[in-house]
Amino acid sequence: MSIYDTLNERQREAVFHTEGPLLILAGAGSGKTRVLTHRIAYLMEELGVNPWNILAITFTNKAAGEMRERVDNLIGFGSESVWVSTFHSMCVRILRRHIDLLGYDNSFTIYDTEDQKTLMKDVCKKLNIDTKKYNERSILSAISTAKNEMVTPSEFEINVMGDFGRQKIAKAYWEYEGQLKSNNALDFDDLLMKTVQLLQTQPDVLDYYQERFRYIMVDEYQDTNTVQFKLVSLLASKYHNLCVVGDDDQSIYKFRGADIKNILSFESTFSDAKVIKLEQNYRSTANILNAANAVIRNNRGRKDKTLWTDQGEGDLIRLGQFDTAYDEAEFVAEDVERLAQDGASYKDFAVLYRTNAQSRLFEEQFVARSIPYKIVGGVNFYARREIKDLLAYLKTIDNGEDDLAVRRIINVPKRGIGLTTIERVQASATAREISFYEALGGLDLIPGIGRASSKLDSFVSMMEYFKGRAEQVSISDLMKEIIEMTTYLESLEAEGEEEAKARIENIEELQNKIAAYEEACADAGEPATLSGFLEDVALVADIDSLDESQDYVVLMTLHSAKGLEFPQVYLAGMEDGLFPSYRSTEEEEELEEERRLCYVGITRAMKRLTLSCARRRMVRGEAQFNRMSRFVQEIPQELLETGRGAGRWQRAQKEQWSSDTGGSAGQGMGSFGQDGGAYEQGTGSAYVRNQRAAYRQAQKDFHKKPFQSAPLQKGGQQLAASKEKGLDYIVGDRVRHVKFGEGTVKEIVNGNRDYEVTIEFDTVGVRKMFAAFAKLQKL
DNA sequence: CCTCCCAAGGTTTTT
DNA sequence: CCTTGGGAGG
Repeated sequence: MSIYDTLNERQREAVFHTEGPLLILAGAGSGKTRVLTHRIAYLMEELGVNPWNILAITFTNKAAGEMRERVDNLIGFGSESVWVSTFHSMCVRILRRHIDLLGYDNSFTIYDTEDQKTLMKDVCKKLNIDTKKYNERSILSAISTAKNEMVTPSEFEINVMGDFGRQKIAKAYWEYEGQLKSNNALDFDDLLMKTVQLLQTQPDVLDYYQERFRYIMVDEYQDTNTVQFKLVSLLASKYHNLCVVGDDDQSIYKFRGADIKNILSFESTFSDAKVIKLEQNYRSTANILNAANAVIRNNRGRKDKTLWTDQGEGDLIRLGQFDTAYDEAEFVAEDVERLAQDGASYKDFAVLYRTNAQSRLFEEQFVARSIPYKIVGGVNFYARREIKDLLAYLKTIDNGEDDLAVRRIINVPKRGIGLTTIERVQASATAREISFYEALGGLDLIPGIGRASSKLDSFVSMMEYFKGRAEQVSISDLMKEIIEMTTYLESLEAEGEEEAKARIENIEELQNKIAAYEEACADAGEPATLSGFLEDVALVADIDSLDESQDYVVLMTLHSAKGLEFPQVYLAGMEDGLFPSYRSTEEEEELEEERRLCYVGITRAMKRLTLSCARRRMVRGEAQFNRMSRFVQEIPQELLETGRGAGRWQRAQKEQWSSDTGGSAGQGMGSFGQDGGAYEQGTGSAYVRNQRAAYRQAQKDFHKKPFQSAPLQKGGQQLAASKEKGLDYIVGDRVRHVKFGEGTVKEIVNGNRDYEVTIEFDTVGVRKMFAAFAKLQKL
């Protein structure tokens, strides 16, 4: 019995069709990952293809890792030599080798969204662009669109002749590109565009990669954009062994430039393409699948296909309309709690929503009930201030031309270097066409720098020291030295205890991540480099942090949920205006994208699906009254269960037209059978208000905790405990410090927030530190 | 040069 | 509602 016997006939056909272009139209849950992994296995094991001649492009790093693992499980060898990666990381790998051919330095840095914004601000300032009229965000998004279409600044300029507003954007695009280049930096879109430019202009490089990637597979093909399409086409144009897998019904990234035409016209683009449809769903019950089919059927212009399953009907889909979003969250949390008590695992549950902002209410409820949970997305770990600060040190060490990074840290922690000084240095650097950091080397050339020069000097010599160290020690050790020499932790103290504590834990987490990176490199037998770590960091997706082995409820946006599955799924906020978003109800095309998103959401569910919505919801501080999502009404009634009896749905439908319940607390439909009445508490009662205040407080405390939702923690309670503990050592005692070793306590000053302790260490001499940070151990 | 306070604006979705 | 940025005062 071979590994291919477990596949169905269609799947097997897809696996065995290895030569020439192949389009696999794979419906949700139809086993496309199985097909891809088996296909890789088949190529290697049966056809003797070298693993390094295979390229598989996935949507996230997480998917890439999983794919590798599954290939290894199938054939037990060689998967590490297969290139499995995302578009972006593949491009970085190529560019690191060859970008010098385009006039960049190979140690370029990657700018994230925040960096882009900072840069664009400078650009607008320089060009006197009124950001009230053209804000940075919209300029950047225009540039991003251009880059996704591979439109260069000069082409852009030509295209917008006669349009005053867009001419401004063209100017900004020019300047922005120039600054990126002089900072030796690339933004996300550049990674793709520059790679294509490289392949288009360097025939030998193109040929090298064409030879290298004889078999190319692209997952989630429906979400590729023009530049990605171009990239794949270039690579595949020699051997034509291009296999793309996708589902036009799951195309949800139009806003990011994804072009659904890439999949719809695959057959005409690649004339000898074979098309295989996978329509048998192995994931969901028939009821769930039928609901999904019913919804997506309302879209026009899709490839015709209908998912089917041989599983039973399963449970009905539950639908609940609540008075407020608060009640909705409460219901979901209680439902999870109850099912968990009945023996379900937390990791069986996912709460999906349209916008990240909706996560808060759920978080409050989960915290209050001590239900372990994990929020995917929202504020990225690497976007946190303390993390960006420390990374900016690494970036500066790695690439001195990155002015943004240098300017970020030159006065962090505070060194008394002010804005005026920074601007003077910048002006001098710009005038002399050198980098900011370079300008710091010739301070006597800068007029008016005066007293600041000694401070600048010591900053430079510190950075030079770090650069030297970077050659000698590991990244972990370098990071440790940076934190110590800059006294970064101590400087956080100024912000208040809880805040600082959370930040310090984040920093510890960063150090863990560095260690993990080094370990991964060691395992792979590659050197751990600063650039390598920084690019890993730049290219992580929120979803990459999801760990299926951990037992927590997962909360995330519908977008993040793509590709995942859960036994129990809650689709929250099923309200017109929220989902579909009010911004997309005007145009049919946009509405269809929202509908696809809904389809993605429904098809995440394996066993049971719960839809919920609220009549009233606070959005940006004001109450919004929404009726039930039109998508809900596209689901046949007989598939739905709405609390008490079938007639209930109609009532819900009626109610939605006159649903300004205001504070009068008409009761929600929040109960499904068994424990009816549990949610009928009026929303206006003092009890509920107090509860709400308590949750809010708990949530606030919680946010002072580290970046992650820290799944197994029990809410905010234990947070306040650590204050005012006092010290267990006195002047004259011998103590031990993690880093500095043993020493004698010389002085303890009782500051208003913390004790400031002076210690004479045996090896490193006298140091002052805050007790809470130093974690000194009495000997 | 730094810190504190108030006003304004922002939320779709993300590599 | 919550965050960010600008301006005034120390």
